[in-house]
Amino acid sequence: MADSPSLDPAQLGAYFALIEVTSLLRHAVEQQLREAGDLSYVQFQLLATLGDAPTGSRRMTDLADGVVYSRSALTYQAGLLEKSGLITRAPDPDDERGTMVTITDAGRERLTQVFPGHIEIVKGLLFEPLSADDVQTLAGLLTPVRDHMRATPPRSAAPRRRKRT
Amino acid sequence: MADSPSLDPAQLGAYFALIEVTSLLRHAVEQQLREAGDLSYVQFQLLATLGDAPTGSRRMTDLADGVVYSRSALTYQAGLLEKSGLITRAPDPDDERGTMVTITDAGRERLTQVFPGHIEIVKGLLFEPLSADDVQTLAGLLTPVRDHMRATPPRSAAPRRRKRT
DNA sequence: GAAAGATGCTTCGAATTTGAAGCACATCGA
DNA sequence: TCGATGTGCTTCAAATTCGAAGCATCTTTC
Repeated sequence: MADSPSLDPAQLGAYFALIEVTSLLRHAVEQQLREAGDLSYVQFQLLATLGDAPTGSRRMTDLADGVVYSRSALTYQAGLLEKSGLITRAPDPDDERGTMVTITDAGRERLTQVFPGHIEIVKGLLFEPLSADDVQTLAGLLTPVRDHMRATPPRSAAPRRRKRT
Repeated sequence: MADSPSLDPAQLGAYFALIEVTSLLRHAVEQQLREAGDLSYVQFQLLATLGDAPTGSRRMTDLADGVVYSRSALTYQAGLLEKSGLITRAPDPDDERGTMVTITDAGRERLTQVFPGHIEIVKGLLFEPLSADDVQTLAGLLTPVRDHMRATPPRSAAPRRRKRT
């Protein structure tokens, strides 16, 4: 039977605060990135992900998964970034189907150009009201959640839907 | 001035986890809402916000701010929701410029229709790895951040582009 | 080793989002 | 009261997003 599930007040508060905080933070960051380096948030995420990779390269799919993005949107953005000279695309030697995306020097430059302001925003908005301990705690809480979400059937597991009889 | 700011590892971890958790959660919820009630996340947020209001009504701008949305996008979505009969729009008696948006019975019905599944997802993904205490802690950390962000120069410090002299 | 099925990416069309510009009403100051 | 400016919402064109369909390349399976 439908046992009408619910969230207790603390859960509701946490959930709403989470959504709201992220939305507000994202808007602020988006604006900063646009002004400081003419980048959208997604573009920044892509560059940052690439810059973080040891080789500076990733496959398209890995990028999309990392950023939680549709593949077609990624193709579009990769096209823009390539046209801007911030990344390059080349077929993956190991798998001719795949495309290896690599950040260019210009891409890294853009990152360093935008980073200080970015961090400024994150610090000023997100971390301002939090102590060092708070931050530790927050990370300690969210990391397991992240891992849990990553482990749980991503989004290809909706086939268990059965029609009601 | 340029003190080359940076984030310590814990801050970085918290920041990334926050972004990632929210993205993943949002994707999952989005899918559920679409299946259960043919609603986008934004539409759900709008309905939920209205349903939460004592009178079931809000002004457009308040809605946009609550959901962190551009006004034009809100106009578009309100148009869709109105056409679906989930809300109504009427001029604000107190301020003829303003538009009062009100949730309809059908809108409330739709909410109750999607709510159980929504909560199910949030519980299963977000709260599964968290104890009751954890949730309390999380809410206790995020709420001040939310308030801080709301207090800090809103999202558009330049609501109306004013000519520089 | 070839057909059948997966997988990785792009292309395509439709829906959505956005900022700028526009319109209507409100408010302020002389 | 009038004119100048501010505010609330909508309209508009352009950019971005997504899912479905299409291609090319692997991987099974017999």
